[in-house]
Amino acid sequence: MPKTAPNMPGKLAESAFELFSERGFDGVTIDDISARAGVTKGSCYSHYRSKHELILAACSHYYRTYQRRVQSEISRLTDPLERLRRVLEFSVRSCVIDERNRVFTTSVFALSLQDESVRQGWAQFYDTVRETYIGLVMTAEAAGQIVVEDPRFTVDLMLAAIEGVKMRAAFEMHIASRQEQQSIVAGLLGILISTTPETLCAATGTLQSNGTTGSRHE
Amino acid sequence: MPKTAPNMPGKLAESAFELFSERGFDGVTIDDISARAGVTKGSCYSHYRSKHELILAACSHYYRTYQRRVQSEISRLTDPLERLRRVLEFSVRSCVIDERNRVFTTSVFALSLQDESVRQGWAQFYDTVRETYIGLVMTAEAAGQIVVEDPRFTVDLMLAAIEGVKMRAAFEMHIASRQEQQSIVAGLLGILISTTPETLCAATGTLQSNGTTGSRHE
DNA sequence: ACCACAACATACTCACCAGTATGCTATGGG
DNA sequence: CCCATAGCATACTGGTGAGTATGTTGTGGT
Repeated sequence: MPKTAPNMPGKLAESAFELFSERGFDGVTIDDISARAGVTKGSCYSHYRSKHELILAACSHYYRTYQRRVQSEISRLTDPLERLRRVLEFSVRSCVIDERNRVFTTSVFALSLQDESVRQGWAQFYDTVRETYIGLVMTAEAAGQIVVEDPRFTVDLMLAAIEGVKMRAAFEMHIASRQEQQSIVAGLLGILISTTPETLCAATGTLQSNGTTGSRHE
Repeated sequence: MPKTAPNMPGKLAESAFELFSERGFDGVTIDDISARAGVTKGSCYSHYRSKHELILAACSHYYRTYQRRVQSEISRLTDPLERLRRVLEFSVRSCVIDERNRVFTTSVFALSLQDESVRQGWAQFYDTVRETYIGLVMTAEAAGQIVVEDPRFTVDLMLAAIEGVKMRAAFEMHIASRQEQQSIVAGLLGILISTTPETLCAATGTLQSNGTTGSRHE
């Protein structure tokens, strides 16, 4: 079936991803994407019926690539805590260093607030990432290396922090220093190890003399 | 000087903000904004020279409003830790409940990756927020209510987590429950109180037998 | 009272770009 | 060897929306 170049759909998806990662969805035209893939608009439309389909394809490309990279990052490690740490380091590194990653994920996020199909794809991806982390944490716990009282809650909080670090990195370049990255990884591990809702509610509960929640007005 | 309606620039900025908060920057036209403000495109251009200027005005509107709300939230409180907690609650609440806030900030963030002036405005705003938090934390610490070893680092990490919580909230509605919100606030406080880079480097350093940083290849 | 001008409206231009219509080409099956 | 068709190119349409040109009105200053 391939007449000249093989796997043109994949090539188009990759080109789309690369361009979206530079200028966002609205800053890239079908002509741009087609040109980068070495074809023209007409043939692009013989593979994808709309720009929207191309966006979804670019997202899938990103999700696949990300998970592949994470796996290859830890495939040779066996020590559970080492694996966890390595994944954290990878996340921080890719968040902090790779500006394109930032542009792409931000665009996806912005679009997912408007587009249901994009939202679903991202939600599923995020879920996979979360489960990966939970698995790593629980393995490390089973090995007696760390103590985490509520893995799901704690991992969620840590994932939120990672997401936020990505935001900050766009505005504060100094984060890119190797030392700073290590501090961040250490901080993230600290969230995992020492934070649980129960202990904290207990620890800070002395303050809230009036009931469990502190909001009085509004 | 006002011929018919007073403070039309402000009204336009507010209209712009409201519409941007629903459909993002690209989903809103100058006609839309003008119509909501009760005028037409022509007169809009006699106040703002371009859509870009309107975007900046909408951002300023948001920054101003946000800070005003935070201040009014704690103006009647004197206990330092109570003030800190209240601000955290407000942040989580506005992140989690207010979808528009999410759409707007996400749009701003996406744009700031492309546009220098938008980026600068956001960076300045974020800086103000950070300083506010650092002030709250240090006051609480001076009062002997909490112990935070490295306020700047810790506040940064917690702010990152807040930003990330906003992301998650878009995909997981269950966060909106009052109880979940309290847990998140507790978790954020936990980040402040128990996380410092030094202690954590020390606590987890036993792992890294080879040097201070754990990355071997790459 | 009247003039100057700011605030507003109307009606355009122009560029951009998603999507389409149509035509060309080369490959693989018969 | 030939022809059907997938893969590709070219050239178009149509809608949209930012920005502009120009006309109208009401108000404040004198």
